[in-house]
Amino acid sequence: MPAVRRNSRPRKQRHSSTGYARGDDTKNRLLEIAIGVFGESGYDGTSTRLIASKAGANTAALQYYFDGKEGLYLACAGYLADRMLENIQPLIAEADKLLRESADRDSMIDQVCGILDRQAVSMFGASDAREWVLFLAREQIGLRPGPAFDIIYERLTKPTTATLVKLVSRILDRLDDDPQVLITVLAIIGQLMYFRIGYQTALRMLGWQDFTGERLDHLRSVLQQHVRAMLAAAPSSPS
Amino acid sequence: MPAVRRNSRPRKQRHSSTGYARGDDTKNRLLEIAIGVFGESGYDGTSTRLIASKAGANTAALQYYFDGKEGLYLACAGYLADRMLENIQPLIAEADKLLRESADRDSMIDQVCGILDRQAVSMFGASDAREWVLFLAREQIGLRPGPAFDIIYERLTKPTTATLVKLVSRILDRLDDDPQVLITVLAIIGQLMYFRIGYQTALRMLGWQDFTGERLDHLRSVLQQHVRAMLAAAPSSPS
DNA sequence: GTCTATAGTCGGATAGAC
DNA sequence: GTCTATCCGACTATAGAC
Repeated sequence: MPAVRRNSRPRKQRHSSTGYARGDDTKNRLLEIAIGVFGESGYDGTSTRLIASKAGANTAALQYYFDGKEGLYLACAGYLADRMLENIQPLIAEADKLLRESADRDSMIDQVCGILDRQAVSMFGASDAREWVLFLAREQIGLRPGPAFDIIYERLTKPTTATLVKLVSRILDRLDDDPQVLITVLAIIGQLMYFRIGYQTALRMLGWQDFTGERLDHLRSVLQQHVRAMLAAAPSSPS
Repeated sequence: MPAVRRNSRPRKQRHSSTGYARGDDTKNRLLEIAIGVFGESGYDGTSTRLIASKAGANTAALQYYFDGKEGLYLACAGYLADRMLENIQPLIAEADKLLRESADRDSMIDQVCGILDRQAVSMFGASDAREWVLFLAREQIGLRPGPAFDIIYERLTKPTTATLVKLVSRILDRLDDDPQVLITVLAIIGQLMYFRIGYQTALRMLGWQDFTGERLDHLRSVLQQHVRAMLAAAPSSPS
């Protein structure tokens, strides 16, 4: 602990005369900071004291707004799911349009690549999204589902993958619930996710410092090639 | 906690008259149980009390053998890395033989598939390996490397992937250190790893209860198709 | 080498002033 | 709504008997 850091809490006035929106302000700040800390250190590795101090609040506030650590964690899951869904909503809508119009195979393949690519960019590009994906990953990793997992699955994973599944089932000319289709979708997602989950491994193998600029572009292009290769597979065994 | 479980600690005699191997016995039991618990709950979520009691020992023993929780964790990483390396050693050796003999493209592709498939089987099949992979995943997920990560990377990841990289670089007819090659190797690994890391997500999407029997076979076959598709890609841009 | 008992620390939650 | 002060439980690590 180098510096003393007294009274340095982020200022948070901005209410003209009524106590306007002071509460929501701290509440959201708490939420966003909590996602970052939980993502970085996991549920057990995170202390409510740290979250509170980073947000310029105290642990009592956390209790007041979220009814404790567990409640805060669940609120984080919901907030994160909604925000991430908003982020890809445009692409989902576009894909659904293609599906309604019975577009050709190639545009559907392009669309799958587009969705993946958008995810890649926001995973490595945006400042927040880095820890957000870690939060997701940590929640999925558990052997048993847990309440936060359910929230994320229902509000984010299910709607997102549903569209991907429909696209891929058309592309491979198979039924929606064919395991081949589902496994392919999971593999496409996993291929990308691993670069975030195995972040250190990937960087060390590649001898890179981070995934930015040209290096990110390179990654994106290779992953796209893979997706196209996977989806080009001739539907040999109709199962 | 249903039953009382007094004096039920796993018996561990077996020393004829000298105090032969009593210590090593508890030490190894501690180690193996610790990997499971750490894998399941993560470092922070794990209490040394639980490990000790599961191993039929006490926290003092843990201090004695491993110099505390941190030491135990590092010992787990080393143990796990060595054991997993032993497990794939035969396939690595076989691959190196192919490389020395400058085998044809198809056999090298088969070999990559073989290595992946072996990993898939041991990840989902064997009793231990389930939590072992979680241990690996949790260690990789961190934003900063940590000492256990280094151990795993040097003793397991590096030797394993080195062979895969050589195979893939030959298959794609590129240099060893071409990012395209490395990214492809990581994607191949990631594709599989995600089914363990996103275990719950995968099961729920597929509507499965577990990955066993026919379902595992199906998964293996689809993943193999993907690898073949990825590697079949014509080396268009020689970069 | 193995155990029990305990010291010392930290984190989550609560009470109650403002 | 926001804060300080405090309680209490859980955890790691240690001391010392056997």
